[in-house]
Amino acid sequence: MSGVSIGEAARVSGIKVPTIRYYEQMGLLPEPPRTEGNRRVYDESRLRRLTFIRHARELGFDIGAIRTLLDLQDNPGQSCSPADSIARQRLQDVVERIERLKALQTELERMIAGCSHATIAKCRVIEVLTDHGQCGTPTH
Amino acid sequence: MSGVSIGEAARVSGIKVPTIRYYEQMGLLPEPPRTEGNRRVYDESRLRRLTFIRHARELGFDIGAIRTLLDLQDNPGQSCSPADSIARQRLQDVVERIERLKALQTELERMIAGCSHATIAKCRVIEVLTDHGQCGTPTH
DNA sequence: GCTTGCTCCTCTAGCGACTAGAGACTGTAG
DNA sequence: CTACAGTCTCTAGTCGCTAGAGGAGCAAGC
Repeated sequence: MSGVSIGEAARVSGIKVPTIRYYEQMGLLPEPPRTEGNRRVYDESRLRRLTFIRHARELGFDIGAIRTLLDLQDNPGQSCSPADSIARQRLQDVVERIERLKALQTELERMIAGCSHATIAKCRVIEVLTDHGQCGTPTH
Repeated sequence: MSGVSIGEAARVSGIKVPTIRYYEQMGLLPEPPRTEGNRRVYDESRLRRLTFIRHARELGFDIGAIRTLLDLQDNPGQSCSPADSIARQRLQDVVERIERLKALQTELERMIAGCSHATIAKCRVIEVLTDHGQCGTPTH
């Protein structure tokens, strides 16, 4: 019966030890068996599940979405359209975020470019924040 | 002596009432005077400060950064280089975030495009999450 | 004067996804 | 045998709010 400790699982999966315990608590990972000394033992399937979770987190899926995706994975006969729709929602969110961040980038660049590096009294950064009418995107 | 209620201040500044109280608690806003009935009264300078805070938050500056920016604003004789550097840091952060989100976008699009809308057993979304070797950016 | 209904007050607790730390135990290498 | 790394559980903290409880102030209508 092979199986590894939580520390080894952390190394393999790239998820920190306390975070693994946290995922267990959140119900993403079934409670693993323990050694006589009460230590968690992770088998291959658990390690795969951990890796799945890490990838999903890296793609920005939240715990709820991951729970659903894992449930789907556990029942492979079902239609994949829920998984598809979760991924699409996530994509839309990412696209929107990029849009917003690009607008911020533009505004920050304008702010910084206008700064003459003198005193605060003349600082463009402070000025723009004080009087937003001076900013490039008056929509917000 | 003109001055407005917290509700009016919220309307004018675009910051919600509890959030204004929260900012006061966090030390971004000096404690305003009160009416006999113990209600906060906001004058012009406080309203301007609130607007400053809102703009800064919209640009993604965190509370600590805003505290510094406000301190600088309160002492306009100083060099503006700390303000400049806060803004530059923020810009760098935004640029990095955009980069990461774009990579996510690409990967999510690939995932979704590959999905044949059949069952989970054949779902590309689940597959990619399970076996990350299939993903386009093997760097993470 | 009295009621209705809105705004305001303080205080505490919750969100999400961890992270940090305390204090105790286990397991292993020298 | 001792040192020390790893693990255990539990609680509390992070950030920037947000929600709710339970109470008080205040203006308008009757």
